[in-house]
Formats: sequence, structure tokens, C-alpha cells
Amino acid sequence: MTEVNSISRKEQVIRVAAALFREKGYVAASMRDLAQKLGIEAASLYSHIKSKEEILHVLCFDMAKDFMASLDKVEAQVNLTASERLQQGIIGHVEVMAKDLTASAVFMNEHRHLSQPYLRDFLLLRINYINRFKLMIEAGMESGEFKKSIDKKLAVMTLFSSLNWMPLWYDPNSAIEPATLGKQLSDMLVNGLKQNPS
Amino acid sequence: MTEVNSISRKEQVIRVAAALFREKGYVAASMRDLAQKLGIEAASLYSHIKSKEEILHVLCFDMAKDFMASLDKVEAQVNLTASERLQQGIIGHVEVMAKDLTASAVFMNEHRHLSQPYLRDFLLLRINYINRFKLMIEAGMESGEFKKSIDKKLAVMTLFSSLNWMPLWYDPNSAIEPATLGKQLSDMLVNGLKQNPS
DNA sequence: GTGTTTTACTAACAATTGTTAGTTTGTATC
DNA sequence: GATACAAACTAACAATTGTTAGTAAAACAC
Repeated sequence: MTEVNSISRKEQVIRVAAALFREKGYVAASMRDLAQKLGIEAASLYSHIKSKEEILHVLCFDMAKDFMASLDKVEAQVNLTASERLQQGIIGHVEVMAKDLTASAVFMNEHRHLSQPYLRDFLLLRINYINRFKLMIEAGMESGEFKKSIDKKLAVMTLFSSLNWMPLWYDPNSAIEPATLGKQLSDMLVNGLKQNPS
Repeated sequence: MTEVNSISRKEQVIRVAAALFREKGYVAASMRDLAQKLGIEAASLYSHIKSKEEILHVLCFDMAKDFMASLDKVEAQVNLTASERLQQGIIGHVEVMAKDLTASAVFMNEHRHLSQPYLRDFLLLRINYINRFKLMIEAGMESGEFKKSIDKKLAVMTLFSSLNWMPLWYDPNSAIEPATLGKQLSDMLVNGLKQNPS
């Protein structure tokens, strides 16, 4: 019964590490801390992982893969308005995050402690992801659906900031579904706080 | 000529430390790194500061004080609509950040490495600050200026997230004034991306 | 039952961490 | 010239860091 209906020990290590990295930060979290949480000795960790950084690497790049896959799906859809496309993108992003809030927090805050060349690879992926959202916004501006008066960089960074802080305040036990939250978020960014003239 | 038209050595140390903390993170930045950037030995730092944490403390609480003072000014104004009040709050926040982007980044990302009881004090200040923005939004909802359909917590956290990521992408050398950026930001959050029906 | 893999252990390593003690040097003040 | 202070130094400390080597016990496959 190895790796069938139970997760491997390595995955266990990585999950516990994610929680620890989120709580203390990658650098402040020591391998002895991690071992203690698992009830083993620090040296025993190396039966499962190659290094501390491997854990961070797995966490960051697994999340990145999920984000990319989510955006692929949205882009594959046809006949969507810019608002709809943006909304789908946002919902997808929120859903990926909600699936693992702990890993999301690590992905967001600790990726910078990756060493080269992994850090470079990671940042390239991230720029690509942001750019694809930027294209959605630009498309909406071209079609006249969105205002052209708003700075594109500002718009996309505001969007991205809102999305990425979610792990810090979203309560996974709350009644609200990720998809609903995503809808509300996109509504707020697209339509704004102000009451529309009826 | 001590502390008249030149900043004290202690302030120099703190400024260089801020840049280092921002770049590497508080924990990963060593006192030997810091000393090297200043061209002195690590032990010499302690002629100016009591501890590594004192630097973090000064950085975080000086920023906090500025944010609070900015919000005090906004609240002292009378006869403002909710949109105007919110806009003033946002502009103030952006201006405080823009005045020292480095310290802002440390304030935002590294405050969690404060030890108790300072961490508790810091978080209380922060909750208070967020709550005051929340009150502005609620006032707008009560008066019918803002939609009531939007979740208050979502609204205020989205706002706060957008604001706090600014140090990561704002270019201090750009032509755009902090006050202008604040206006654009508040416009985007209040009125949204969508073209208003004309 | 034998062989193999997984999982853990003890012991230790070299390097790095923040910090202290005690001292010296330069500079301004009287 | 004596005094005081700021700012730096050398040397060293105890603790903690990630990691390796080598080994033992349990769980599995056949």
C-alpha cells in the first residue's frame, strides 16, 4: 500500500514544511523545527528529501503549474467578452489558491529564497502569467468595454495584488465558495464600489 | 556638526539595513552583511544600535506612525462624500509609502519577525488602521453611495492588498506623482474598470 | 524465508549566527 | 594640552544552521 490511497511520506514532509514555512518564513524555519513537528530527528528528513530548498522548489513550482493550467483553460474558451474572460481568470486563480492556501502563501511570500537558476525560472513564469492577464485587460480596452483612461500596469498590478493577498485573510472554513469569492472579486474590480446609476 | 544638517550614523545604519532587509528578508540578512555594506566590522554596529531587532522595530513603528497621522488628517476633514474621503485616505497612504518605499516594503513583509510584545502592538495598530478604512466604506454603503451587495471584508481587504503591494512595482523615478497614483487607484476601486454607460 | 525498500536513528561536521568585552583612534570642546 | 565622546577595532563566545556518513529496524515483495 505504497502511494495508493495514502500519501507518501515525502508528501507528508512537504505539507508540514509548507505550514511551517508559512508560519515562520522559509529562512526562520529550521530543519529541526520541521523534524520535531513530524516527530522524527532532523537527519531523518534527508531520507525523503534532498535538501531544504527542494521542498521550497516543489511547493512553488507545483503551484505555478496549477495557475498556468487554470489560465490555459480560460484562454481556450471562445466567444467571451473581456469582462467574462477576466472573471473566469480570476475565479480560476482563486480556486487554485483555495485548494491549498498554505502552499499559496508560501508561493507568494517565500519564492524569493529560491536560488538560481530556479529563481529566474520562477520569475519568468510569473511575468508570463501576469502578462496574460494584462492582455485580457488590454483586449477589453480595445473593444471599448473597459475604460482606456486607466493605466494598464496599475490595473493589472492592482488585480494581482488583490488576488495574492487572499491567503492572508480568506477563511477556508467559511461558507463562501471559492468560485463565489472569485465572482465578487471580479465584480468589485470590474464594476467598482460605486452604486451604478439605475 | 552633529545631527544638524547631516543624519546621524545610527540613521545611516538603519537606512542601509532597510535596503538589506528588503532585498534579502530580515532573517536572511546578517549583521555581517550589513556591516560590510557600511564598510565596518559587524561588532561596530553595536556602537549605534542595541540589537538587530531594534532596527526592525524602528522601521516598522516609524512607518506605522506616519500612516496613522495621514489617516488622522483625512478624518479631521468635514463635508466629504464617502468617495472623496476614501480617495483622500488612499492618496495619503500612497504618499506615505512613496516617501520611503524601502521602509514600506520592510514594514509590509518583515514585521512578523518582531518578537512579543512588539508584534502584538504592531498588529493592533494595523487592525485599527484597517478598521478605519472599513468605516469609510460602510459609511458609503449606508448613504447609498456604494453598493450594499459587496462584502465589506472583501472590499477592505482588496483595497488594502492593492495598497500594500505597491512598493513591489511602483517606480520611484517614474514621472507619476504619488498623489496622482493614489487618485487613479481610488478611481479604479470606486468606479471599476468598466466603461460607464454614457 | 530471503532480499529489498522505506524509514528512522546516532554522531558529528563546518559554517554562520547575533552579540559582548575590552580597547584604540579620531575629533570636537573647554 | 586635557577631557569627553563618537566610532571604530580585535578577539572571542555560545548557539544554531543545513547536511553527511554510517547503521539499525521494520515493512514489504516474491
